[in-house]
Amino acid sequence: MNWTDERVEKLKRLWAEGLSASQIAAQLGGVSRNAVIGKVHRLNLPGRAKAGGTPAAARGTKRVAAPARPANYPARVATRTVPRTIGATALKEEIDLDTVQEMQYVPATNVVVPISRKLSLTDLTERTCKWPVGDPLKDDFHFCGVDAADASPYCSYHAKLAYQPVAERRKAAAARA
DNA sequence: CCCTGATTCGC
DNA sequence: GCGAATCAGG
Repeated sequence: MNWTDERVEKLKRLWAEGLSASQIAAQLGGVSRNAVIGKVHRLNLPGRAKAGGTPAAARGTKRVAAPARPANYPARVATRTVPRTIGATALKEEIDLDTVQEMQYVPATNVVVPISRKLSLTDLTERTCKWPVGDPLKDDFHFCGVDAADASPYCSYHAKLAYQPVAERRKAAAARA
């Protein structure tokens, strides 16, 4: 990947916003966090006050773990978790995601997604739908982001796609065997 | 072990 | 200029 003016601008903006190098790398795509850090140096951008510390921008907002990847989705390029998850909340999220993994996942390819707030990974919160949209390797990849009900990791629309009735799954399994 | 940025150095 | 390897730290 090459550092086009556009990508450099995005890098500058995200770095100024306080995103970590790995998060920026994930959003730019096709580069490692090392590449980002290296570029930051070469651009003589101001470094972080102290290494290893939490960036100011990330400290204020509650963030959640990234959703488990559906079986037919390619692996994400870089990081799959976001820092600053609050203790009890993090545990709750993990339980929810485990449940999701046991369910049969319906690919979103042949489905029309009605609305989307087009959130990137770092914009996800506890109450946003974490249904992935598009190819994680491409630039326009995002998450649904519509308000999710209660403890669900998905909005009501995507929850219906994610969770299939047990009877349905039994039928599918039987047909396969 | 997860993560963070910083630096070095072969390419 | 680029970025992987490495370092130093939380």
